[in-house]
Amino acid sequence: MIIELQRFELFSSCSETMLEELLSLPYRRKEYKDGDRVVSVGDTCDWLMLLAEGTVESRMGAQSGKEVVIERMQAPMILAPAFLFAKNHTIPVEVSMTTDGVVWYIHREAFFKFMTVHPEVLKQFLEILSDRSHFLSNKVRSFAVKSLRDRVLDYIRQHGAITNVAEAAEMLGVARPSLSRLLADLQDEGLLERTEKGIERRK
Amino acid sequence: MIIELQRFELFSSCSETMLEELLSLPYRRKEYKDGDRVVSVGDTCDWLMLLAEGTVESRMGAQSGKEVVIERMQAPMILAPAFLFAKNHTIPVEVSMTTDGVVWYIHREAFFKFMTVHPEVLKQFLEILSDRSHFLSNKVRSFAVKSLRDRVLDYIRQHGAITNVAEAAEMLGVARPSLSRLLADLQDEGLLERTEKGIERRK
DNA sequence: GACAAAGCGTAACAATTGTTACCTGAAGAA
DNA sequence: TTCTTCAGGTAACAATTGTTACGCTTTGTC
Repeated sequence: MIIELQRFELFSSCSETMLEELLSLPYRRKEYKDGDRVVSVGDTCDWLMLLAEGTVESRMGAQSGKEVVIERMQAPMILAPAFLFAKNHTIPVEVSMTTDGVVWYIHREAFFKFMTVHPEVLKQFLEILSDRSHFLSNKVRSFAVKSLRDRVLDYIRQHGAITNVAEAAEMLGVARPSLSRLLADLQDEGLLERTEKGIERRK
Repeated sequence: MIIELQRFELFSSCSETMLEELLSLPYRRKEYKDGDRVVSVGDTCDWLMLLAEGTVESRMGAQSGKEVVIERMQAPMILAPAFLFAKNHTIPVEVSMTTDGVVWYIHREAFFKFMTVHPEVLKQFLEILSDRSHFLSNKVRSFAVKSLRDRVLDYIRQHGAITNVAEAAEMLGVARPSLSRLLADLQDEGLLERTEKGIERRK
């Protein structure tokens, strides 16, 4: 159990003794199956959630029915760290397992006290929170000011190639046929090419 | 000076003695004129920035030239709190004064030590960081999954009315004529009406 | 009053993206 | 093999938004 925790960046500075101390505080451990929903929109967030095994996907939706995949993540990873200490503890995204997995829950107040006693952990946590803001800022820029073309090129830069058009379309926030059409155009223009890996940049 | 600081939620729990202690650490104070740029994209962020007087506007842009106003804020307000402790201290937005104003700078490490000694301040700061993530998540949802119609209605809900179409268009991320046209449609449909305050929800 | 500048409406047309529907080919399953 | 399912290409058309350009009204200045 301790070994599982040490794999988290958040606890990278922690000795075994410290982690034993942490686990003397209220915590839980839960197993999930592929497809299970871990967090629903509107859930309150009173526990630090540590994804110790498996992969998840987080989505945002609107009344219209349109949905976008914000992120696909794999363990070890903290889930929704940014909502643990917010005034309104409510989570604005839906998180579901995309494989079987395990999540640890550590109670907010317990974790807060642990941080006040261990500044290195606090620093890590602040860093993680801040990185989340960077991540979200980038998302805002993508969707608010970038053209779909640029988003597609960014996506390929980050992922190496598009191996599954439907999945990419979900992250890019467009309909699959629209992405398909644009990919064809970009190939015609010589910016992209189809290889064994999928569709990637033309060197 | 101390009185100026006490107006910040971040320091609401602090006694005068505590704030004197904070000001014994490295800090600076700078005055700005209307239109001055406080932060440019790519600036590194090593200081906690406290907007003590005035109003600012933050913008995001892309190579294409398209720009969006992310937020308009007034003192007292912490500027870019989310980038102070990030791995990459680089700020992804541009912040400019929209009136004359004053900004205080408190050095990161000094502030960090201050927080470790005063858990109430730490809690406030975590809350502020988390609220920023909420704010950004909402922006992502707005731009990624909501229709312009819904964004306009949200905007009016939040601001009461549209008093300046060009300014609203900058926040909504659309061209002014497009917004103008949509507002006309929404008035035809009876959802909005024009009053002395501007364009607002009907009854 | 004459003039310039802001702020806004609007029209015509272009570009982008959504929708729907259908087709094809590959991979498995029976 | 034959059938089914899945991933994806594509075409036709609709809806949304951008672009450009022009005109009108108000305001302030001289």
